[in-house]
Amino acid sequence: MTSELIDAAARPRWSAREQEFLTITLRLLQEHGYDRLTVDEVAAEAKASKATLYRRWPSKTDLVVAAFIEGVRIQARPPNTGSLREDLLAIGGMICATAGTHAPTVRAVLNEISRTPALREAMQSEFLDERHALFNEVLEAAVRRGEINADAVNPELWNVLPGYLVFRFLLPTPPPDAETVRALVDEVVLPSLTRKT
Amino acid sequence: MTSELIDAAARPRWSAREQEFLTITLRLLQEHGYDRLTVDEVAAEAKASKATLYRRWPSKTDLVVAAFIEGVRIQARPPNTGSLREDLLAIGGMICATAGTHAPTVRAVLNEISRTPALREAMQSEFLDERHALFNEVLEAAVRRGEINADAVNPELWNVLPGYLVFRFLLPTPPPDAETVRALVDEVVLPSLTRKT
Amino acid sequence: MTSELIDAAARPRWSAREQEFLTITLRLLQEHGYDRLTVDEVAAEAKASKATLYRRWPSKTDLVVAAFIEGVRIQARPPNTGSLREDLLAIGGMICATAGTHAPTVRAVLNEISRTPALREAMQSEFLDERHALFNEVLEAAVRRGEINADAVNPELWNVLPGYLVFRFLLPTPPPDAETVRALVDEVVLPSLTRKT
Amino acid sequence: MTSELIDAAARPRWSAREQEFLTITLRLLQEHGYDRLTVDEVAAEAKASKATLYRRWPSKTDLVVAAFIEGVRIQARPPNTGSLREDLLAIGGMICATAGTHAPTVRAVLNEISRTPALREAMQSEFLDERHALFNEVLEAAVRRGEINADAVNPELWNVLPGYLVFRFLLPTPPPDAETVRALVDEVVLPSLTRKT
DNA sequence: TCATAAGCGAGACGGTACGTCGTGTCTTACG
DNA sequence: CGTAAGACACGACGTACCGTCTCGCTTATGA
Repeated sequence: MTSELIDAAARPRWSAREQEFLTITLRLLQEHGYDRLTVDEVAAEAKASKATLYRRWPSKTDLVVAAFIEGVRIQARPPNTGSLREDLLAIGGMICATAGTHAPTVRAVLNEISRTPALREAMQSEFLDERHALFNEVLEAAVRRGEINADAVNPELWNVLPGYLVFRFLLPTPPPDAETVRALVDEVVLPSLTRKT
Repeated sequence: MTSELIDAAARPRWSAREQEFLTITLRLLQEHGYDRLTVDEVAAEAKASKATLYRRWPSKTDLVVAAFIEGVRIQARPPNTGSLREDLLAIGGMICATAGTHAPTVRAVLNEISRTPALREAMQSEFLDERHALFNEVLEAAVRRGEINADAVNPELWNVLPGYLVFRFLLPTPPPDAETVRALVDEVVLPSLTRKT
Repeated sequence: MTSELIDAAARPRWSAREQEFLTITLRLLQEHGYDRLTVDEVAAEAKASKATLYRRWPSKTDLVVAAFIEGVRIQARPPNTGSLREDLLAIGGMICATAGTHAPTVRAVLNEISRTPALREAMQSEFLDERHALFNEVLEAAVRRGEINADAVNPELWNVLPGYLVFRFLLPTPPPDAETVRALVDEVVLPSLTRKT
Repeated sequence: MTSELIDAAARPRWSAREQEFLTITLRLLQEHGYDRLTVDEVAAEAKASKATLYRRWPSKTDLVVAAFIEGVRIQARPPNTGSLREDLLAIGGMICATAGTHAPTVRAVLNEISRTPALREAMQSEFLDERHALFNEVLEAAVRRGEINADAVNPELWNVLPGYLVFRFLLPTPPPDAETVRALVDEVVLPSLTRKT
């Protein structure tokens, strides 16, 4: 599974020109949000034709989703600090670092996701599965180290940590910070994982 | 605080006609999603003029947000079952019941929220604050009953339960069900609230 | 026929308040033209309700036509200078004096006239007939004085003088002036009326 | 001058597609009048987008004026029958033939003309100047043939014939017919042109 | 002197057209 | 042959205006 991740990350999914399109898309997305982003603007900034963009991504939505997935792909590395608490804090910090800039993108992608099942699957396979695998690694390592009990890990709840953090980023309230992450790890996630079943 | 909530809920924020607009908007939103919803369609279904809608809500976005806020307002009642666990399960069930139908709306509203601060504030004061108050009541009652310790409640993390559930509804994965709620309450929230500090 | 004219002019067709509406309408018409004139603006300037206007004139067009007819009514007096040439020059001067300010109104009224037959009849009976009568008087007086021959007057062509002048006012070319009127009378109308048949 | 006219007429001012737009506009204009004509309808009949129309003519008014100018352009050919009387009768007949169908258009165009100077100039250069040139040719030919005296032609009054006829078409009275034209030529225009100065 | 009605201001309303803008398709010309 | 440039059909947005309507307030009359 690890090798797949590496492969997936290493494989040149997009050419340099395509990367440029996605980068511009991502930037404009963060600046204007989904609705205010226009394909014409992306094309103009890239000095490309709209047809060139549509040849690769059949709709604005596809373009945006691809840009999002590309934008968050890089961070998907297991921290492997040797301690569950440190691993969780590292993951939380990583999420905070990226979700802050990508919040408009995430909002847009979530909004578009309700439309086409294809997009749902793309999101599932290209983003969530990777995250799930990353988390599994961290938790399995903790089990191997004896820090937690294997049956304390509920597969339905693996994403409480990232889920809550992302939720917080989507809200209009002040975004979570390092202290939020610490509290979440120490007062929620670890108590849950180390509870007596 | 309870009286404020009741007042806020009882106060006729919108006239009957306006309520009708919001109801139609909400229904069409659930049916088509944000982008496929057209103001013309809302007007036609309400046998109203577009100008009438735009007089109240200066843009499609404002209309949708108002519809959302109105649509979720009703559920904001503390369950008060006498047991913290039951209260939390009730709240979780409530969220599952409403978030399922409102998921497209929530996605749309979140997406639009990144645009204008005014919208942010509306979301904050008209939606989140009410939820916070509701949660506070439940937790304070539990403290009074001695079920939990007052300092186990971290004010930054009060919304882990609703936050995670909503997050799950936004995802393309299968939505949370009663078992998810139970697991979340028993294996995450309660261990956190009853942990030894 | 003369008495009818006098009666028509003397009869208080409109109350003082209604006159005020018509005056404002006429002014705004000259300022903005027909399309840019809004009933709301007339109502606002008159500090009246739109309903009050619509109670009297069932449509914007009726209001405008009434204003126009009222605006040009006053000038409909035979000059009676004792000389055909002087009479014609007087009429021409009169037309120049009024058509200049009323050009936008005339344009508007003509445009609207193609729509409803009712308006056509109003224009015919309330405006053209009066002008025709005025002209007849002048020409008959000239016949009586022996200046022209009765059969030189073609009833189809009685309005060449006003017609050409009005036409000129409708055009974007510089409007006719006193010299134009003189040339028209001396070089066209009089040669026609005094030609050998 | 003749060559200029021919050039102007031959020059493809509008593409075939644009001509189609103008033709449809002209037809709908004659059917419904200016106000009842909608840009949407023109676009629908032409299976075109509104944006396509607005790209060429920035407003409904511009579209209508262009359609009018195009619609009357074709007829601007000197008759050249060899006799002044026949030439005038031919021109008069031409005007009657076209002004009848174009009356609503002319009314609309005149009405809109009072708005923007640009429109005024377009009307002047693209329509009136051509007519003036045509008339000059006819009259100069008559002078060359010795039918009339050069100084009997007042340049201010060149358009009495078309002006009066158009005026008559604008009125709600029955439109001029062949007999009207004959009377106008024989009893007004020719007496004026052949008078002793 | 008070009440009941008629008229008016203010302005919301349904409807409809305008003019703008964005998406996704398509054509043209260039390298 | 792929691409930049951009025209195009479609359709929604948000605005403006017309003509209708309702709501209060005022005024003018009847008890």
